[in-house]
Amino acid sequence: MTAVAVDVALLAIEAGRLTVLLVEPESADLAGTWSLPGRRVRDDESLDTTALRALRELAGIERPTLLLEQLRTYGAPTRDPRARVVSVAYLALSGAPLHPAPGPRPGPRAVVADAAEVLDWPPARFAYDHAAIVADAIERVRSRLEYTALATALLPAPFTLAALRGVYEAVWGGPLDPANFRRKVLATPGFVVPAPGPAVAGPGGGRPARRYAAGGATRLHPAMLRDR
Amino acid sequence: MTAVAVDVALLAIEAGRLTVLLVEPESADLAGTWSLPGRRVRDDESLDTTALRALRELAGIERPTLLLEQLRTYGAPTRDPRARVVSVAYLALSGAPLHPAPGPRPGPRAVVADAAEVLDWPPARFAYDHAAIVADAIERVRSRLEYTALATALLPAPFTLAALRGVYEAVWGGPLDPANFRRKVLATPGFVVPAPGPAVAGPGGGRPARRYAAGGATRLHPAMLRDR
DNA sequence: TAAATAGTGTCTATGAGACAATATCTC
DNA sequence: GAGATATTGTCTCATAGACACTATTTA
Repeated sequence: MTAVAVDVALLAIEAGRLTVLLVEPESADLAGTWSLPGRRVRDDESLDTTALRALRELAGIERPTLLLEQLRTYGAPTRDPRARVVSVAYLALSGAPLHPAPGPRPGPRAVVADAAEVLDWPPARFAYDHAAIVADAIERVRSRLEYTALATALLPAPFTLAALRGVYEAVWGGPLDPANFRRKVLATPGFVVPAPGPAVAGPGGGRPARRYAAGGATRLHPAMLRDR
Repeated sequence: MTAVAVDVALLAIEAGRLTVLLVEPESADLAGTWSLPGRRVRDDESLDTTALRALRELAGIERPTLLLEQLRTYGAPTRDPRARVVSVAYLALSGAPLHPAPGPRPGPRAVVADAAEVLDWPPARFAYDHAAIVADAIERVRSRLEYTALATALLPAPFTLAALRGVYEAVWGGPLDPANFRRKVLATPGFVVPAPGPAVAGPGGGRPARRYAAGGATRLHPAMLRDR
């Protein structure tokens, strides 16, 4: 009988790097691999609810995410060798750095891995087809940064444009020109608004930076396009 | 027990309009509504295979589509009032006009509806949540035309740029400037290549148009962006 | 000939990127 | 003052859209 599950790729930004939460599979014959937190869908549960429950039960995250959206559904007949499981993959994004603490009850071990490194892992280091799900999730969040104001939600207000640029650099994995980044952000209506209060310099000196808060916009026009 | 199904939105271009295939639901208590062709996923079947089978069994389409891709998965607990069914929605695109002929065996009635009109229908005219799936599918094919060379696959080669423009106008639902369209297409490497043979005028006269065939490209750089 | 359609030329606006120059902080 | 970072200015290039204009057919 075909079962339905939800697997969640939970991403966050930590120390200027994009990270992903991985857990040990519960099945003993998958020891040595890593997987995403996942749960079977209960009969009275929506798919989103299952995703939140997986994060709560397996990652100890209570009210997690700035973003929770479906990626796609994986249904190859043999993706789980033990039984037929169709899995709906989700992307979740946390506003705070992740702690590999699996909740109150003793649970499987969890790690927080660097997203760029994980993309280079051989697929066999993951359980099931979770290598593909992780790659999907990373690509999706990179794309979301282009077209939405999601990055402002990842920062505590007020923030500097350098901090906002740091989010883009962490997710996209490369440096951006500060001058051009600034001009693009300020030219996009509703992306950021100036915050009151004085400008503050960073720890290493330099001219103090003005502070901004999230503007009202959700979709960005024009978009913050990556180089192709 | 939760069941898994696949529903397919099959689109085509007919007489300059984007169309979608709808069938009568098999369940008697849904009489008076329209639905998308859908089937339960068999235990040994991939999701793509189920989608193709649904088209074959309910729409009489044997080797259908230029495009078959997943849209998203619908799993609200009460989306089917009779039982819990999680449905993986697919978009399919046919290169030939659709015929509302439900295959060799007697099956439910089918219609070919205009996509733009269907978007204005009240959701209750559809069974289940299929109004949302249809809207998803139309938006997806509009987007695919921006970033891929899909439109050339919809036309028999050789074709004129006016015919190619007709595909874009049908899917996007508005007129495009012939001069600017031409320049954009020819400036996109690999989109089209000149076809041998003479230029031919249309039925209503006018300067004969040169003919082109599909270039090798799949992804378009730069993309054919819609007005926002 | 008129109408229709194909194709070319040109002008303007916008956005992205490179990079120089200036401002103001920490050490 | 030296170094670091923020901010502004300027230049170039690519693309999109509006629209005038020319070319070649059918009726």
